[in-house]
Amino acid sequence: MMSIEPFIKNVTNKIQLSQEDLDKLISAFKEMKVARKQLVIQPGFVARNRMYVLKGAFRSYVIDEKGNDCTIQFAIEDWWISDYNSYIYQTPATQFVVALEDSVVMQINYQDELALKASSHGLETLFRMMAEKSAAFYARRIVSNLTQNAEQRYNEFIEQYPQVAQRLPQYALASYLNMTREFLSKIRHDKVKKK
Amino acid sequence: MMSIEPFIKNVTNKIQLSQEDLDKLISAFKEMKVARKQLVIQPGFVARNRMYVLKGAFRSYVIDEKGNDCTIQFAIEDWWISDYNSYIYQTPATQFVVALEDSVVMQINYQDELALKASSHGLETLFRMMAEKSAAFYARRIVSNLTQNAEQRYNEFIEQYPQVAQRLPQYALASYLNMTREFLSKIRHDKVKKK
DNA sequence: TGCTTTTATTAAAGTAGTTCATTTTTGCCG
DNA sequence: CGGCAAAAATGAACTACTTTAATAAAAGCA
Repeated sequence: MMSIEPFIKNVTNKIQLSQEDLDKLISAFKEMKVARKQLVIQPGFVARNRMYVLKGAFRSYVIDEKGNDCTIQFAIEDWWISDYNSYIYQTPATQFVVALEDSVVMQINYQDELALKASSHGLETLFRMMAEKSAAFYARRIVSNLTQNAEQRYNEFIEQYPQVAQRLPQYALASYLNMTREFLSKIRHDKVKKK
Repeated sequence: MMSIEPFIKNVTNKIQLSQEDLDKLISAFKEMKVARKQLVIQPGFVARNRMYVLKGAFRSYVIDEKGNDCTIQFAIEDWWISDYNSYIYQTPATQFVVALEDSVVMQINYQDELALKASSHGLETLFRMMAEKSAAFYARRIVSNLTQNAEQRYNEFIEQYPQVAQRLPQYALASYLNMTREFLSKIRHDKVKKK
């Protein structure tokens, strides 16, 4: 068993829960090991779980009609991941979620989450804050995509998430930033030359 | 005064509130008229309010460093609008929100919303569901931007929001779809010819 | 440790979408 | 209703990014 301290910090940084609520929350989450390359969510199957990453790294992506691999999201330690639409609305997933490394997650299933939210105002608040944070994060990404070119998006990512960037295959970062792996390679090459 | 029936429906379709909660909610919102071209949120000022559109149409946008006008969101009747990051975190806005037509909104300010959420589990649930819906909506837009080309994004919008598309200036729709007004014009031209 | 597969680099040719400049159409306000 | 400013259309030149293809480097695993 891993230490779940980071998980508790993640929660208590958002809101101060009663001991009872915290205990309920913790016991609703199950620890799970995930091997590298293992899928935890697949298109066509409802995303039953929301996952908190204790250790490792994940990537969610879709395959578009031309067969391109498009990265939706990354998650390393202390991040949350699922297929948002599939989980929230309990509809078939459209995304893959795959482990990039051997990982350990804490996961909760939708029914248990519903019960937690219904049972306690404080836990409802916690999930409200998590949803707001997700929405705000996605909104910033949309603005970034509308206002910046490929090189600027790359620079922004490197600056904001240097530790994430280092652990990712470059093709995954390229597809997250909405460009080809070849073009990202060129951007990096040009950047070295400028120095 | 306009009928606030649509507002009540919007809320009660999400969750069944007690009469007391519903009354509290309604009295926290203020009706406001907004003239065409009037700004309700501006960069540099904290977005104090979250708005529900009773009548009219709004657009939120930013100006990027090249001076391009980039549309973040539209809102017509029965939609919500604000600068999401600015409102949720009460930080200076980066977006403009402007009325495209003479409009009427119901607005709540951040402090009152906080008080509502704190005072009632049911109201907390309501705002949690709104945040989840926003996040899910943004997530779909990100996927759409990653996986579709300009023409596909246009077709998708027309299909999903035909009534919205008709009320918007075309340059605003173009900038929402991440393309130039000229290119949108070409797409529409080509589409007519195909028939 | 070496072999195989995956990932990254490079460069040339191609294209989706932009830019710029002009003309036409629309719709708002007096 | 008529005049004017804003919006839409058009087309030609341009460019940011993609595609294709071939090579090099790195990483996983037997």
